[in-house]
Amino acid sequence: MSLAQIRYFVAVAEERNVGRAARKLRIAQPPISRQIRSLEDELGSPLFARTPRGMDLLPAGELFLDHARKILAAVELATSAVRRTPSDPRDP
Amino acid sequence: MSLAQIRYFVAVAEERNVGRAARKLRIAQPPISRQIRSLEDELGSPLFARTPRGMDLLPAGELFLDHARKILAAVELATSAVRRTPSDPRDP
DNA sequence: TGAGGTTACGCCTATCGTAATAATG
DNA sequence: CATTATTACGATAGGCGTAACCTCA
Repeated sequence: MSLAQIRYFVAVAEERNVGRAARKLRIAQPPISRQIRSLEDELGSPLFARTPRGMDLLPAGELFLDHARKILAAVELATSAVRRTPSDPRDP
Repeated sequence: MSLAQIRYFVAVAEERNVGRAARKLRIAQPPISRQIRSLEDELGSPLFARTPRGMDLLPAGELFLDHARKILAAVELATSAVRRTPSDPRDP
């Protein structure tokens, strides 16, 4: 599992559509489609139901979405916390 | 920032030594050394003081260690939560 | 047949490991 | 001089984009 996969997943879950998620993230659709499938494989259960209209979150997906947002928030927090605490006061 | 970088960082912080962290993670030292530096570059401040005996956590490193553990715990939790909730009851 | 997701395929970057190099008490 | 971290460098794997393909109402 990678942070990119988690970000792609959240985008698709929010847009309920791979194409819109791709435009939002400014990358092409196939990478997102592949990474979502890879994530599902790793987790051992599908997160979305594929429909002709887009992607519908399954219960497992709803559950993972909650955790995914927490992971990304923790990463943001870690980053900003360290950026606010330089080792050398002259550095920034 | 990647989850691998965070795992490498935690291992070095715990071992206070790149070589021991490498053996623990079963990879070579250089990848760890490089990823730690890359992480420090991205965060904009050093996390360790390099000594001839190993690596000493700086204050920024102590701070980041706390966050890093939370991120990894959140990833573990997300994984196990989904693994316990198969979409298909027959799946396991 | 149209909207959307997926597969195939080639390129390019990132990461690894081995070996050589530097730094320091 | 022994221990530890780093740099150089070649090989490999993983990720992206374009283009072609599939699926379903």
